[in-house]
This record gives sequence, C-alpha cells and structure tokens, in this order.
Amino acid sequence: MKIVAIDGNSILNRAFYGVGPLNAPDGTPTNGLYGFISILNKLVADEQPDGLCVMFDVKAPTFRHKEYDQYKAGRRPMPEELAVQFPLLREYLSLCNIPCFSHEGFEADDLLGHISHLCATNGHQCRIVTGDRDAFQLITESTQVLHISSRMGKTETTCMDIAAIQEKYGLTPAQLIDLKALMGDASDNIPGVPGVGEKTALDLMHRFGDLDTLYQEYNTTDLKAGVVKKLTEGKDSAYLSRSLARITFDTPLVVSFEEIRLTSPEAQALGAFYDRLAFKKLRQKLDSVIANVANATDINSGTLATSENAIATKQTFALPPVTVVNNADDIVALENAAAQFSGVMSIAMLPDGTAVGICLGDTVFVLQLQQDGVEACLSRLFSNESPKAGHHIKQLLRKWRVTNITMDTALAAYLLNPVHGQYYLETLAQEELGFTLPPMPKLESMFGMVTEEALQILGMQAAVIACLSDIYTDTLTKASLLSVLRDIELPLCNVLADMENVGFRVDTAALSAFGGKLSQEIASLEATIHAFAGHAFNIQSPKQLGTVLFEELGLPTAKKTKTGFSVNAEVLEGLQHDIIPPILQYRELCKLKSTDVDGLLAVSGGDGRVHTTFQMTATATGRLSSSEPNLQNIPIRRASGSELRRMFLPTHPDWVLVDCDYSQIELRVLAHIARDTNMQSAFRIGADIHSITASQVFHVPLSDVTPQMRRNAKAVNFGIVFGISDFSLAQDIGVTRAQAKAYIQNYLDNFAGVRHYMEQVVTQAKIDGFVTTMLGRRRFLPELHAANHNTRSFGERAALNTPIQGTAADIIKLAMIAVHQRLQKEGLQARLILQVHDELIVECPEQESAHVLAIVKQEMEQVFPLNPSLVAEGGIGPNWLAAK
DNA sequence: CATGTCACG
DNA sequence: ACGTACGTGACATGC
Repeated sequence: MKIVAIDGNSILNRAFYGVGPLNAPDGTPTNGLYGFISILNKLVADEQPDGLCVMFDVKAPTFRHKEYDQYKAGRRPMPEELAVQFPLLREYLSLCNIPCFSHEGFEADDLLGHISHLCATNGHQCRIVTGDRDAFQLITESTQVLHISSRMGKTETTCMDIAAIQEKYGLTPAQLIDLKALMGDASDNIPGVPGVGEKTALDLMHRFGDLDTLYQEYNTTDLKAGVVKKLTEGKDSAYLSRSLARITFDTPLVVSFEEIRLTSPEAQALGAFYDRLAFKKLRQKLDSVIANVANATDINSGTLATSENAIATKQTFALPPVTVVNNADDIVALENAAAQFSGVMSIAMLPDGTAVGICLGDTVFVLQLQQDGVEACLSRLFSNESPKAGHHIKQLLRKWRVTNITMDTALAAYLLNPVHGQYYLETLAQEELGFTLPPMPKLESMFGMVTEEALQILGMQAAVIACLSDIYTDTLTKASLLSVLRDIELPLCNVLADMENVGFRVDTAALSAFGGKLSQEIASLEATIHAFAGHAFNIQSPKQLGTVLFEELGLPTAKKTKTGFSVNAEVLEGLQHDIIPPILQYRELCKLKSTDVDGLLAVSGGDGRVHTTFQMTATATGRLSSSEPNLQNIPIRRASGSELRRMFLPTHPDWVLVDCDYSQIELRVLAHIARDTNMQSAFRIGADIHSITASQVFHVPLSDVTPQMRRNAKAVNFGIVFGISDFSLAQDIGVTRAQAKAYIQNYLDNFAGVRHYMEQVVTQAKIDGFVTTMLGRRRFLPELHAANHNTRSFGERAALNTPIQGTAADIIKLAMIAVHQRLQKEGLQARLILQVHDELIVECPEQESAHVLAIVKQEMEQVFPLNPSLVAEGGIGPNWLAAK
C-alpha cells in the first residue's frame, strides 16, 4: 500500500499565506481551505495513494512544553482569519471520508512519525506531506517527505528522500536532529548552542557525525577557541534542544490501514458545503464527477474511482455536436444558424490558419479553408454584428477582419493573474471547467493534412472558448477588469496584428556586410586573447575563462556564482590586466553578431522584413514583450550596436521613420499617483528632471548642479521607481552604503508625497493581496506574506514598481490605439510598426512625416490626462538611428 | 534544460 | 545573517 499522511496545520498554514484573499458569502475567510483542497486534489492525482489521513496539532501543551517551558514561546498568535478555517477544514475532510488524527500532548509531527513507523513495520510506502523541514528526519527507505513550498506565489512540491537530504545537507536524515540541536530553531524557540548558526553547525556535523562524538572529542581538536567556548557553555542547551527536536514515534495512537483507505466523498453533502462557501469551480467539477459516476459504474461494474480529482480527470465533456463542413449545404446551414444565433460566436483557429472552429451556442461547425466558399463565408461571419470570442485572438486578426470582439479567453486569464506566463486553452479548460481538452496534434506531423482528429479537437476548442467566455465575463466584472479587457487589450489586438503583419524592413545586404566585418574583428580579438593566455580556449565559456583568468593568470577573484567564479562585465571591469579590454570587446561583438546580425538575418523572410510577434500575456506588469525577433532590445547604448539601427529602414525609398517617445513617463506617473506637489511642479518647470532633483536634494542652485550630482540624482530617481535599497544604490553609483542611505533620506524628505506613497502602497497591498494600476490592471503579490525575508522584500519592491510600470504600459497601449485610429481616420499612408515600451515607431511617406509626427505626439500626450502632463518627443529620419 | 551573460525600457 | 532595484528575450555552454 501507499499511504499519504498530511501535516494539516502546516499545509493549511502554507495555503493560507499562499492564496490571495477569498471569502465565503458570509465573510468567513476561505483562502486557506481553498488552497488546501487544491493541494490535496493535486496530491491524490499525482500520488494515487491507497490510504490518506491528516494529522493536526492540539492546542494543549505537549511533552516538549513540560520539558522546556519556553518551547514555541514568543510565537505570534495565529491570525483569527486562519483559526476559523480549521473547523471548516475538518468538516471538509469529514465529507471526503478522510480521517483526521490528533492527540493531546503530541504534535502533528509526532503522529506523522508514528504512521511512518507503522508503515515501515507493515511493509507499506509512506509519503509525508508538510511545509515544515523538521519532518526530514523521518525519511527512510520507505518514507519520503513531499515538501510543499510556495515560491513566487506558486506552490511547489519537492519529493525529499535519503539521497536528496544527502545532497542538500551532506547528512543522513537522523543526523538532522543533532544538527538542529546545535543550530537551534528560532521559529520553535529551540535554543541550540548560542552563537552557533547553520554554517558552524553543519561544519561540526560533517566533522564529528553526531552530538555525542562531538562532545567527546571537541576539546582534543583544533577547533577555534571561540567555538570550543560556545560548545562548552552550550552543552546542556544542546542536549535539551536535541530532545525537543527529536520527533517521537511513540504516541499512543491507534490507526488501522483499513480506516484510512481512500474512498469516495459524500457527494451531495460536499456539494452543499461548496455552495455554502461559494466554491464555484469545485462545485462544477464535483457535478461533472457525479454525472460521470453513473457512466463509470456501468463500465467498471460498480468500482468507483477514489478521489474527486481522480474521477474528474476521466470524465467526458458534454460537447455540442460538431459538424465538419463538407459542402455548400453545410455552409448554408452554418450561415442560417449564425443568422438566428444571438449569443457570443466563439472562434478557434489552427495555428497555421487552415481550419476554423465556430461555436454557436449548442452547435459547433468546423471549416477548412481549402474548401470552396469557406473563405467568403468566414469573411461574412467574422464581420457581422455578433459579439465574438476567441483565444489569443490576435492570431486570428492577422488573417481576418473581425468585428465586435468581446472576449479573448487568454487575455482574460492573463488579466486575472498576469504572473502565470502560460495560458493554454487546455489548462484553462481543466482549471475552470474540469474538462480535459485533448492536445492539438503537432501540425508538422500532419504533413500539411488536417486530420479528422484535429478538426474534432478544433471544434471542442471553440466549445470550450464559448463556455469560458461566459465564466470570464463574470469573473472579470467582479474584479473590475472587464474595462481593461474591452477598452485596452481587445482594441490593441487589432493594432498589434496590423503591426506584426506590416513588419519592419531591414537592409539585409548591409547587415551581412556588417556581420562579415564583425567576424574579422572577432577573429583578431580572439588571437590577441589567446596570445595573452598562452593557449587557445573558448572565451565564451565562463568556466574556461574563469580558469584562465583566476588560476592561470592569477587575477584576484571578486564574485562567485553557483557554479564558479563570476566573469561578467562588471567583475572584469574591476580587473587590471591587458587581456581584459579585448575580452570585453570580444564579448560585445560576439553578442552583436550572433543575437542581432545572425538572428535578424535568420528571421527576415524573403521580403527583407522582420515580423516580430508581440506577446500580450508575458509580463507581470502589463507591458508587451516582443519575440522572434525581439525588437525591443536592439542595441543603442554603445556605438557598435547603434550601427545596427541604421539598417532598420522604412518600406519605400521615399518614406521615412517617425519615432516618438515619452519623456520620463514612469517618473511622471509616480508624481501623479503619489500626488507629490513638489515633483509635480518640478516637471512643470520643464527643465531636466534629474538636474532639478539634484538641485533640491543637494541644496544648490540649478546652475550649480555638476554632472556628477545629476548622475547621482538620476540613479536615485530610477531607484525610487524600482523600490530602492541603500545597498544597491551604493553599488550603482559607487558611494558608500551610508552615503547612499543619506541620499535616499534626503530625497524622501524632499519628496514627501513619494515617501507617503511608498509606505501606503505596500500597506494596502498587504491588505488586498494585490496592487492595481490607474486603469485597474492588477497583480497579485503573495510574496508579501512570505516568511523568507528576500522573497518578502521582492514583493514590497514589486508592489511599489508595478503600479508605476503598469500604468505607463496601460497609457502607451491606449496611445497606440488612438494613433492607429487617427492615422486611419485621416486617410494617411502612415502606419505604426513598432512599440518599445515608451516609444512608438511609425513609417510614412516623407511628405506626410511632419504632420504624422505632430499627430503621434499629440495623441501620445493627450490620451491620458496626468498631473504633471505627459510629454512626448520625436524625430524623423531615413532609418531608426536617425529618427531617434 | 538550467545557468550565465547581456541587450533593451 | 541574509542578499540586494523593476520588467523582458536570446544566445552559448555544459550537464
């Protein structure tokens, strides 16, 4: 048998801090319970255990408190919001027929130890599920710990076995007890040996193996005097700590394997429970399970699958009938159905665009383009009055004009949680509908033929989109995100589809020539570097380069990475040797050659143009990203790189590029959001903002601001937007940490509104669990409740930065929509071809250019009123470099 | 497939 | 005691 035993307190605790706010209709917090259920369902699906039980702590003091009255002293009391979820969890587990155990005088850990021991003596496999590392000591050949952690808001499960412990600590599981006896545990208030931390404790354990040997031998070795003293004074504490840290197997608990055997939940009562707590998704899933149980009994002659989740993944979706359009009559039938249909027309398309699935309520049609009459039919349908939904609808828009789009399920899922990164229809169907959508077979394996299977799946996709469309309209409305979808993202799809289709012309001949020149320079630099080293080696390999620099040439090492010494540009610049400058240049040129020159040539089609793809669901803040090729990171800062920009050209010889970028949009947004009157008036003066900042924080007249002062002020301005730390600022501008701290203090004294904003936004984010931009886009920040200091700090910086970066992203998206519309309305040939976060690039005939620049500038500045107002500046030129 | 490095805003 | 700014994508190396 395989038994899974869960540490109920630990997992509910993890779930509570890992899941954003969630409440039952009566206000009872339910986030922890919801997270617990998610973890449990995943666990059952992944592990497929035969038996399952949950262990809880009891409030009463344990044998450890009797031994040491300070045990777990100083712990913050459990928040009320969490405490009320324990009875709910027990109720849930009871409805699922999952037994719970607890025993006065013992902790959940001890009960877990007990069951793992019981499993071992009966020849069963045991999996302990906990978020607590203390349980690692229980690991044996037959017991593994599934460690649940949350990183960046995602729960991760790591299976720890003997080998994993060896790798992580270099110790056996049993040795972890003595390790803790030495280093203690702040969270349990186990003292350990005062003054001995993790490093020293690990070192001692590696040398002596266990506590007893250590105390027998430590006086006779060459340990540092300080450590010996600490060990002597801390001996009693160490032994006390060991007995506190050791999990006992010896609890008077009686468990039979029969009673923990996994069975079906009490479906009816569980459904009512979900309704009471408004767990809609779980309720839907349960309903489909119940529907399926009837089928399952037929097939399996009464043998039911065990958990909710296990059954749910086996059920079949109630799919509307799919008609694969074969002839003119089918097309007529489709057009008639569409004419009578008043709901949302849901559209799915194969990646190569050769077939389309259309869901009209309870019927689905699938059409292949090669068939007569289909193109014309689709063209009519897509441009009719009906509201329409799709998934990544921009792909459809690259091929078709589509009117009245009201939903894109990928964009909806992204807006609801923009940190996921991947929004596959299959995943959404599983999560939202409990429906397993079969994956679309790869097109290349289909030899250009569309198989019947692919067509059926395409029809299913359209049906899934229809169902998700309803759900998301509702969910987005509740999260106040529907307007972000309808007013920003959906209109932007049209703009981006046009931009991608137009592409950007590149001078491929000049690019090739440039590549050749680079190759020559690279070869010459390579020879120089190898001569300095005395032998040939791969300069691109950080490992080999490290060996040459730090071992063979004996240069001083500065920073380490996980795998060796860091050899990045920053480190290299700090080294004094003639080999260094050529290495830096070699790197720069290689990067340029492989990523940009070769990369661009590789993706430029026969038309001498590159067609980037804008990713609308890639960033946590609402920005776009660009890929294949990424045109948002084409070099500009160095001379060698900006050469490249000369090779980006307008489509026709008598056309030009118009380039317009926002001036300091993020700082302006900050000044606005923070309502910092001082910063607002600084912008109103209209002079250079960094100089004004310098003048104010260094208390000198504007005319006396030195370039150095301006540079530092600029760094602080940037730092503020990112969520500054004195350490990083110090490193950035090369002053001491104390000085950096003083700069920041001074800055925030001067810009009181900014200080207030920084405090307020983090506080509010901790309450809400998310931050929003001015236009309502949101980002959840579960990191804010992380126990880990670094993770939490990251959350705080993201809470500061996201409203600023995200608002700027919203604004330029609105500007793109406005510019696109205006250019069309005025009947100009000008067209948008690129966006680089705060910059728009348009190409147009030379005669139009002055007017076009004026239009673009005006639309960018006036699309969103801000105090201080937005300012955009632009240029016109025969290539990208000249236009900027 | 993870890691290091480096390009951009 | 820790580790250090926000947000991306592409490439080369090496397991």
